[in-house]
Amino acid sequence: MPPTPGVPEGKRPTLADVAARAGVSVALVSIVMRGAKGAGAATRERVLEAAREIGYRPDARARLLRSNRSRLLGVQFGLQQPFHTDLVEGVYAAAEPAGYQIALSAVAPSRGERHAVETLLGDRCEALILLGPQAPAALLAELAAQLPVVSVARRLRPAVPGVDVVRTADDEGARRAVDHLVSLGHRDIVHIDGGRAPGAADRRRGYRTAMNRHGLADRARVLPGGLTEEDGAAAARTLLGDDPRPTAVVAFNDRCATGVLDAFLRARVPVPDEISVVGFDDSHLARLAHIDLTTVGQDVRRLADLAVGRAVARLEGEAASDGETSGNETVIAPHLVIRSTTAGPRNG
Amino acid sequence: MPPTPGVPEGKRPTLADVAARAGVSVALVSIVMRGAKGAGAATRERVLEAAREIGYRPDARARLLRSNRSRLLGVQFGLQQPFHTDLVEGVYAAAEPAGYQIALSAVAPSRGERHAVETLLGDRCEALILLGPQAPAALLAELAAQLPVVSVARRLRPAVPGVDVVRTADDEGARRAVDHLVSLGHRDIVHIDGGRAPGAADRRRGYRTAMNRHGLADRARVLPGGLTEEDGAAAARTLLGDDPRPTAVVAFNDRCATGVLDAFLRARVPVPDEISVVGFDDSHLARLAHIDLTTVGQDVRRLADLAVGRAVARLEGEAASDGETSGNETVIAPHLVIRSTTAGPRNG
DNA sequence: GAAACCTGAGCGTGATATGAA
DNA sequence: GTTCATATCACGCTCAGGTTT
Repeated sequence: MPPTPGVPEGKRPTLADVAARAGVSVALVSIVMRGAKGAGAATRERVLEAAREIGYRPDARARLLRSNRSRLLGVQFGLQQPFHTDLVEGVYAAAEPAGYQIALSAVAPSRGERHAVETLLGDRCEALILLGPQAPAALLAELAAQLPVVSVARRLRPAVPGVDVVRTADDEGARRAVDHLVSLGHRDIVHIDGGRAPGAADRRRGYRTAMNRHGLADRARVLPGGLTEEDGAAAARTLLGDDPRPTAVVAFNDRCATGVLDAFLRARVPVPDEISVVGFDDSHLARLAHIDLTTVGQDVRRLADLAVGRAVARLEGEAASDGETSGNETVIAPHLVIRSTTAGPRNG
Repeated sequence: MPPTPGVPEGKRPTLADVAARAGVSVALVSIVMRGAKGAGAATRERVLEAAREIGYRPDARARLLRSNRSRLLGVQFGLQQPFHTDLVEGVYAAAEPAGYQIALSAVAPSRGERHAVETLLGDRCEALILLGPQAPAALLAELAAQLPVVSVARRLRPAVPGVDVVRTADDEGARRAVDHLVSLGHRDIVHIDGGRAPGAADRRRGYRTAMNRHGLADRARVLPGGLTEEDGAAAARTLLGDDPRPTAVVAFNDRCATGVLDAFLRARVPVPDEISVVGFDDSHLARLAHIDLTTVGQDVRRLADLAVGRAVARLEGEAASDGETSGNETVIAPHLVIRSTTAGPRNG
């Protein structure tokens, strides 16, 4: 690597190097680099030029160390979950205009939530945004005692003090899915659930509520599923053996629904002609032209905005709304996205 | 939040707080926390206990600031690419045993590679691991002048000085796919390519080479594709209009192949009965029971290991092998994973 | 008085030098 | 000499306070 002129070998340039080159004090360079006021236009230009020449780049960590604010939001997410990666994108977009940086920490089979959170804490994040956390409430409470914590898409019952929750009304989402199917003429509607996944309990409940309301309580049926394609496909294969088959399926999420779709297609059971399928999330997957899944949309951008907003509000010293210090819950409405995997039943 | 006893309000505990509580010097606490030698067993225990009591946690940033080594590897990856998220998992697994931390920076539609890299540099990463970077060679060269850079899955021709490349032999992978199909009796084999995506050119070339070798040069046909399901589905729809149709497709990657599969299934063209499909990557997707895609496997774990290994080797001062200071290329062999989307042609 | 600049201190660590048992 | 412990400085930066026009 070619040594940069005027800079000690092997070290990246610092404020001091820029200062020396521009013939000003370190503090002044700091002012210029931050774009703060207190420097003349001419000097400012000279400093910026010097910085450019030697390839100066601010050290984010030193910066954070000095100012007691770090302006860092820690985000925990599942590497393999499209809904999470969609959310991460939204969080980036929401955080940067608000003047916050994002530290990402992934959860994967070989890397648990505990580990992910530890890393974020070590990085001096000011707040934690946890996407669909599975951690026990006690752990969340412990974390909340140290810094603001926002749980996205995971409801906490009972509420955990200090943990804000931002989520979609999962029960309402499931209800809308059922309402839609009933309005198309369906009566035999099955729910393939998400087991213990965040949101699964509410979606199950919403499904049952809606079936009851339509007088279909005795036809309600919940099949164990999960949040992957495999889970959906397995459940669908069970359905294929039924006689008569249900005419519609509400799946836990889009991945699960995709698995259902695929199992049906392979068995030559046309969707939606013989059976309708509804997903949940409106993730990237559902929107793909060749899947084109009717699904319950979560407003990802809004969830991300709210999550960042709650974290920032706590940080800027705003008391939780209602003067309540305990956990706050923000629930946003889902919306049904009708695509091509639903239609009226054959013998409607 | 309940104030921790013995710690200044609103601040997280520091070495000094632990020292005060344990009745020792700050330096000694530092020694204990690092597990370095130079502390008595009894004192060590006392310090650790004090630390536990007040909830002390080392400040990663201050730590990095002080030691001129940061032991941080910056990883740039595509949020929506399963192959990348698989790789990230491997990188985590490889880095931590080697004593390095990972800083993640995502690339998304709203967040370009430039931005992603800037963040990593600001975090004082010691080296950059770029997954499938699309950045121009000039930019990579510029980065490599500052710190070790490893490009994963993106070949650089001509080699860029200072940039190490770790990749799968894409051409060989495509050749193996074709060989497999030919051995099954196929002759009309189409390639749906990846356009300008990393690896696409080599896969195209490998496909053509193999077709030539089998004396099928005049049947070779490359359709423009891409790296998403939509791209694959679009290309597949083109094929559906052909008469006669090809009997086999080699897709650029698994996502693309999945799109192809889906388009065929929708058109009631049975796979593999009427047409065989081969993917590339052996990503999570391909392994799902209901997709069960024959594909060219990239050894993700090995790629990740090598990428981390190259970065670490550069950092630990090892000269590049062969005494060459310029970019080094490590190419690993792909392997064919035969699943259920390939079979002999009908009129074989 | 304001604008432009500088000095000095300190953020939480790690490393070295030095001293005491 | 070895083991344990401390004092002191430095890392790169920001900020409060001072000095000069």
